[in-house]
Amino acid sequence: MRSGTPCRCSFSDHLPRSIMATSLTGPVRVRFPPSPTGFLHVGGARTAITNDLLRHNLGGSFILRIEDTDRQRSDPAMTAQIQSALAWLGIEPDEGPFLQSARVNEHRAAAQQLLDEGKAYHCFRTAEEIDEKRQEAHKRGATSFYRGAFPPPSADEVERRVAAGESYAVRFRMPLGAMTFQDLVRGEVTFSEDVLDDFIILRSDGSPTYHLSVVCDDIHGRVSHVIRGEDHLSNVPKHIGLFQALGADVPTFGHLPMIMGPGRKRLSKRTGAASVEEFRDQGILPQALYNYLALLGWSPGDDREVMSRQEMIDAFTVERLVPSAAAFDYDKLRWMNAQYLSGEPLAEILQHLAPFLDEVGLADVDRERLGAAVDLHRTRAYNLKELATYAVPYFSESLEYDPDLCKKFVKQPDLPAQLDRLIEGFRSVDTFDLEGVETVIRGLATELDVKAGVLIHPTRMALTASKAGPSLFHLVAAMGRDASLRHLENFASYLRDNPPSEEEPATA
RNA sequence: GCCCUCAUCGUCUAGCCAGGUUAGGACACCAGCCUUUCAAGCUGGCGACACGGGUUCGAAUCCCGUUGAGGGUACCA
Repeated sequence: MRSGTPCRCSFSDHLPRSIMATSLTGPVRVRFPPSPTGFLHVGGARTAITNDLLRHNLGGSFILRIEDTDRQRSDPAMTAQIQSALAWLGIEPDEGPFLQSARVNEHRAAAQQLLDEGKAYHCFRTAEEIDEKRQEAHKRGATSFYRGAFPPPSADEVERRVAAGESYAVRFRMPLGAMTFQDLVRGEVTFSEDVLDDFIILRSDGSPTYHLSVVCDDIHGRVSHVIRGEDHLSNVPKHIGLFQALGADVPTFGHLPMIMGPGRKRLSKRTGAASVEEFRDQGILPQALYNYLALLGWSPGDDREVMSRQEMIDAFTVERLVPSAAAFDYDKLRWMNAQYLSGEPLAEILQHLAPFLDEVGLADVDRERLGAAVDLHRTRAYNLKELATYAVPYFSESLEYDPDLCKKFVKQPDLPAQLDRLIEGFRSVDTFDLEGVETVIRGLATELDVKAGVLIHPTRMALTASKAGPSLFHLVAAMGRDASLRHLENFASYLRDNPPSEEEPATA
């Protein structure tokens, strides 16, 4: 399918109106309109990513619009929050952010225009009488009811009641006939006439409703593609009605499935993390999150999974968008993050690692040694938080040894003396590099007539307070002579302070 | 209730539109290799066409139905 641009729609009142992309001219313009009511949710992020991919693949513009018409729930601080989340993901809007609230006058004017043209009418009905009819309709199994139950007031009545100061809402006169349109991810979708109804576009307090505002702003922004969540699918007839009534081209629609949590539950903080910010704070790389989210509901068609931004852009097509809802898989994101952690340029990793180094007190340490340490540990870290902690022993004065992990070393009475010999060796070796270090350790092992492992394992424990980690020779070389000696000495005295006890009681 | 949408391994997906595959890949899980440990990496294993009808020589693929799931049904967005 071609990804078209705005389309002119034609319809008759009797036949189903078929809304198709008929005009492929005009620039591609997409938009992302979050509400500033909270952090950027992964569902929103996926929508933004899909729009981002589409605009770059087709060469168009990305408009950021803040849907802040719900004053109660909107918080200006969240706008900045969302912007920074998008920037972190590497999504740069070409235009905006525009505040929807800035254009309420235009929205009202549009409502007035529709009123003047007879495409909308005054609604004086009370919530109670509308509710009553709604219940009735519900019982009958009907969805729409308003249009049938309440004929629009006459011009005289309107004049009289408005003059009397009665408040009213403005209701859009939904065109008759079924509504059929082409959705980029779902194909042809039809809503029959009897589920379509007249709806409010201006509240009795004069504020525009969501439907009016989006359509006005999409027209104003000359939006060509409306790519959004499936929760908006059933709004399409309303929006198409409005686009047409306002004399505008109808954009091409595409509705992305919702993202589910593990176990098909709703995705929430409880199930792990739900906002971009949370993932960032957990030490997920933006490249990894972008890549993972892009693949949640889209695939390039071949077996590629770890893809650069450019590769994704080049491979992107709307026809490969998946129509079924996906469950978020934290394990796979974790794996993806590990892929980026070991694959990205070291400088890139270091840059994103900075805030996490800060947290563990390594804000201003020697860059070179830090780089060596990070490079050595990156293949075994799943997130930046973890990676930062791996760097700690390289700079700390002393380490805390877990008695549980050290049990087996404590049981070796010769060990402290052996470590002393190793310390000597490290002290006197000319070049403290990979080769020099290995020579010392292996040489000493031969001298002592023990396997190299007898020295290697306690040394790893001494230097990192951990029983597992990178190749020891690399570890020692990266850590450098000073820190290595310091930890070795500390560990030797730790062992001497905790001599092997005579058969400890079984209960501890 | 009514409307819309969706349905392949536990999860993400390829294959479907243009019926014929040992139904492919990835995560997770298991085993082996590698190895000074742990990862990584490599090799292998496990594991799916929701169900029922039709059409057809032949159906994951086309049609109908059922079931299940998600969304909507506002003077919320």
